[in-house]
Amino acid sequence: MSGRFVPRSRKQTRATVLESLLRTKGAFRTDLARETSLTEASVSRIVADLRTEKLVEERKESAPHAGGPTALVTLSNNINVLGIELSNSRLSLGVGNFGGTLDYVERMPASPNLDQDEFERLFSASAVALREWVDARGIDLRQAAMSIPGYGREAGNPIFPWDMARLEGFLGKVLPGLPLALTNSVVAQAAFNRYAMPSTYAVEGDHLFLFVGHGVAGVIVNEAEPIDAFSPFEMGHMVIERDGLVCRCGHRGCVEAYTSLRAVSTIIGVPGNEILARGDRFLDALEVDNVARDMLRERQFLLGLALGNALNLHPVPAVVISGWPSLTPESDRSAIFDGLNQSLLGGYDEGRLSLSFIAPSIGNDPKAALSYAAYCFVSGGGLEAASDARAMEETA
Amino acid sequence: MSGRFVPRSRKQTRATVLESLLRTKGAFRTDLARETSLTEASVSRIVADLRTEKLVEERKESAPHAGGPTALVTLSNNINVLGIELSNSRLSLGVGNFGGTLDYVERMPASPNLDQDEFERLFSASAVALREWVDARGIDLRQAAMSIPGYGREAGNPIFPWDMARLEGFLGKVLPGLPLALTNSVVAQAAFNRYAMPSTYAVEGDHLFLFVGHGVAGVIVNEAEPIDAFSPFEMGHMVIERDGLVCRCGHRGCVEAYTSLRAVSTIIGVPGNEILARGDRFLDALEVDNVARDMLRERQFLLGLALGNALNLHPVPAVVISGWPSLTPESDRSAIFDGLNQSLLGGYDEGRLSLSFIAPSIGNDPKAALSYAAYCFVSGGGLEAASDARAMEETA
DNA sequence: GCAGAATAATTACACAGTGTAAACATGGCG
DNA sequence: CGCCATGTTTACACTGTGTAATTATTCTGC
Repeated sequence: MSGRFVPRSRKQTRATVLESLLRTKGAFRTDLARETSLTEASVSRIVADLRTEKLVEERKESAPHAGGPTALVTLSNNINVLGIELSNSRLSLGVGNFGGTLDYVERMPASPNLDQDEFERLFSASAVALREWVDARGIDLRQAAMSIPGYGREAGNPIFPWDMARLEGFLGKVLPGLPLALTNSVVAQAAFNRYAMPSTYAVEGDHLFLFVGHGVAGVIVNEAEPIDAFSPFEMGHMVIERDGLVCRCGHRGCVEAYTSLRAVSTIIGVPGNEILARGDRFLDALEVDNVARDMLRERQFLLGLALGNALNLHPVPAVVISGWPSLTPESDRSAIFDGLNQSLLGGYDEGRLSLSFIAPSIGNDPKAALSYAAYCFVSGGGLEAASDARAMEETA
Repeated sequence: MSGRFVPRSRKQTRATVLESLLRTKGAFRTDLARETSLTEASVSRIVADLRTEKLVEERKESAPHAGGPTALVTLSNNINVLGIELSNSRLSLGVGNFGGTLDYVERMPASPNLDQDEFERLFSASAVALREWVDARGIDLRQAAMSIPGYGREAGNPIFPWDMARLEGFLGKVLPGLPLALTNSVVAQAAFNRYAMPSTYAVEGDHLFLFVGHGVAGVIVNEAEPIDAFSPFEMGHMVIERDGLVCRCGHRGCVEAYTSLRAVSTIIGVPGNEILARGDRFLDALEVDNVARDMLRERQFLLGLALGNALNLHPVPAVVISGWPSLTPESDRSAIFDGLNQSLLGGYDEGRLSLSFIAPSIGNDPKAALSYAAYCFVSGGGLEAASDARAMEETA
């Protein structure tokens, strides 16, 4: 009841408020105060600050009942961010604002083995065009983010074995003065689902977002800590079958060797990117034989087994799976639950673990990187790089 | 350089300072300021506060050079905490202070199947004796902690399937007004090694403390965040062999089924508690045959495999293993590294992962629970329960 | 012994960010 | 048109911080 003084830094409170706005696409002050655990007085001050900086806007909107809130606070659509997305088939970049629009986009085909020299050549040309577009409209880019499959491993990236220091240096030179964040594609996917597709993504609270694509990786999305909300979760290289199938990582029996898009495409004889492109009911349309179908069930069983193992180590009340398993018929998908039942302590129990499936989003690159860029901007409190750098020094 | 205002709550700063003192067994103010990232001014104020509350003491101790520090700050030995430790073979309780002494101890044999009724009977009697002892000396207990094997799982404790709410209620009644913390035995072990045995425990920075006993479980010890430093890490029920050995959890192929003390004792035909009691070179003394020895190597291989899997999910730069593998000859122990090599991404690399072994501590119960109680007291900032409760309300 | 050097420890001060409570604003309803 | 219910802002007191000046302590060299 007492509610005494609990200090937080200016950057942190601003970040909390902005993240809430990004997630909810606008909120009344009262709701903001509740979501951020601040008093209305504090929200008032922060919103006033943000408004003078033109980071947020207020739109008149009155509630149906007497004395309701008067103005809806939303993020300003004048803030623009840049997203760069690298995938196995193409490189794309785009500019967008917090409204979720993609105002500028360029997509270039790229090989899965795109090397760093080639990337720099490709991107340099694009950057010139981008700069022109931006300058012509007087747009002020505030944050850039690039998502890369396999990014973030200590041991180096097995998919794109690039030199990250060189990449940062290069982008820093080509995009001078623009704060840059690199991240794993899965993290960007999670950000996209959280911020750009809140409707299809009904999960509340802490959960694991697991993406089964070329790799098998996930993110722990921590709703309780609205900022620093994404921590990576590498599941693809858990060995579940000793002396099993060879994986591209060099080991044998990894989850990825069994359940990646590549493994599945071998089973059904369809190129990986086509599976996702066909979307819903990709199995039905294919008339796969029963042998292949049984194998797919088996693979999903293994996925469930590995997921159970992972959840034993890191318990989470909900899991959202995106990727090809979301496209299989529910009767086949049940193999995942069978697998869970053989590893998850106490077995699978609807009350303790909510498991849901969302269709993998395809062809909307670079919206994921864009969402992540928005998150990065917001989690920095929307402060200028200069004051941000000072903040870094403080903690050092 | 600038070092601006970075607010923290009073409780948190106090906790940071106290934890540092608990870990270092006393420090000069200058060192304290460095360790806690506070200015000497702040340390001065906090230490002054703590001293008036008689939580810390200062002992004159001059440095060898001119103008050195004058007084060593240590935790007051007047603060007493209570530790209760339940193991497979006995129930023990003891009172100690921050000096690491165990001033009162009672140990009762208990079966691995000790049920909650019996526990309450046993403990009620002990509590009376304890209360007398405490009252006779005018000792003011500040915190109690009880460690229980298998504690902390959502799905319930498979080893001691007690009702935790009932346990808390019972202890709250028997030990009125005494803050109580329940925890897993492994967490207590980690606290013991961190606070009571800093000499044998040369690991710096974040690491995983893995205990291989009746269960296989660990704790992530986070040195960077001095408070809230222990987060549980359940590895024992990772399924590494489909349709493998039956585990007491009901599943098949769990790590625990292969590498627990129970599994090992079956292999070599010696009761589990005796293995640890024999200590060093338990294999040599036993003259186990080559078949058994190979099996033990195999089991350690599996442990390494599982550990690699776990580290892929949750990378940590160092691992400390305590338990029977610490007692095997180094040539056999190398199987752990072989296992790691088959699962850890990038393989085992001395530069990226430091793996060390410490002997399992045996027969010093309830010192582990005592260490954990000290940690709990300290991480609450040494504040009275009343103000602590208020702090809880704030965050709620 | 005693001045001086070197460092530690304390204190005065300004500042930032908070919550409380009071004042002010807004819109629906009788 | 005034009342009421609620949202929003503002005045104020408070806490914990860092900076910088001040005071304390101990060793060194003579």
